[in-house]
Amino acid sequence: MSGPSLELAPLIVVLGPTASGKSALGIELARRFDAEVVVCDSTQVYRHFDIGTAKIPASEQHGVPHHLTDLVEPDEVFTAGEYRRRAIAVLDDLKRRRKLPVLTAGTGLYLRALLEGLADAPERSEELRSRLRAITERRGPEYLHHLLARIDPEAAKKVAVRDAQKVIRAVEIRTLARQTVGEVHRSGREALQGFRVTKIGLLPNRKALYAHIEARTRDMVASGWLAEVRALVARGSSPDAKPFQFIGYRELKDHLEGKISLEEAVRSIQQATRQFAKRQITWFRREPDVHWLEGFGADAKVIDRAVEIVANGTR
RNA sequence: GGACGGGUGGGUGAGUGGCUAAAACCAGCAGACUGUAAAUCUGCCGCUCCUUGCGGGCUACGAAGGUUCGAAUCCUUCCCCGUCCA
Repeated sequence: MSGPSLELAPLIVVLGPTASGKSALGIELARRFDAEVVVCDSTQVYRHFDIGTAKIPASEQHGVPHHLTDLVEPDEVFTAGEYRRRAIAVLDDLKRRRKLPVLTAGTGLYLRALLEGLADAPERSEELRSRLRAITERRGPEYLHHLLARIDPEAAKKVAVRDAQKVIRAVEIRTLARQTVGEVHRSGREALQGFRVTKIGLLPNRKALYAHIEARTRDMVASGWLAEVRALVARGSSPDAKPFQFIGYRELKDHLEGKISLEEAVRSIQQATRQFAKRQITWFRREPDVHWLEGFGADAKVIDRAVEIVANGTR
């Protein structure tokens, strides 16, 4: 097997916290380099959840194709592994068509799953999980952690006792794989093949970012977010479907149910978004080989600098 | 004017004589995170000093006095706030 597909193709990654201007920069770069945007965002994969997930409407895409949004219905469960598979397919297609991919990444786990791969661990098993969740509810998270300590002490040491979500996943891996989590992880992960990655990180000044988050939240509400949520509820998707837990959707749903005022909802959305941005920053700080740019993706200076970096990366 | 109830750290709010720099929760800050990740979890969170120790000093529970070996907790006066009666 040989051929052009084995050559390394450039891949541009634009990463950063929410509201840092990844989409704007992505589109700008795509226009200048004849590229297409590949979204790496765990919320934009859900159809019908548009305004609050900050999807770029077609009218603002400037003709740049956007991939990996609107993949599943609200009731479906989507995972990092699924993202990885779909992203690889899209990237291979772009490579074949000799288009430059510009990946706009807000979900650190999905980005890492794509670039570094995931261990060959078992996928979620809803039956096992519901049993484990029942145990946790009945006997407390400590109980399941004790169980994990017995069947996989190494994994137990790495997971906080009260982190039920991660304890459940560890037990799930250990049970289904019939190996310890450590063994599964040490068996290696398959990194993305065939691309030369250039990463650009957006890191606006914290205060400015927070101010932008607050303004953007108000804009989203002003442009019909509440009506979108009302329509989603009316369409009858299960109210505990995953996307209703996304920041904003849960608060606006509470408001529609009369639990909180719109003003309270907006304030708590802004707060949750700031906290989320901080977590993203913490995650991305550990991302290797990032060209960090201090500012928003829409800033002219940032764009100029990014263009230089991309030009170097695609040379 | 009278009768009660209450004033606690950025917020809510426990605490009725020592175990209290003061529970818990929130906010804030920092961090972790290989299949729910916009999720989940962890640490710190009055000021200050150093030989970083279950270390020392200082300040702190509306204000000022007092009782006590010891007070956020008891007493007195005063100042606020809420409810009710006039």
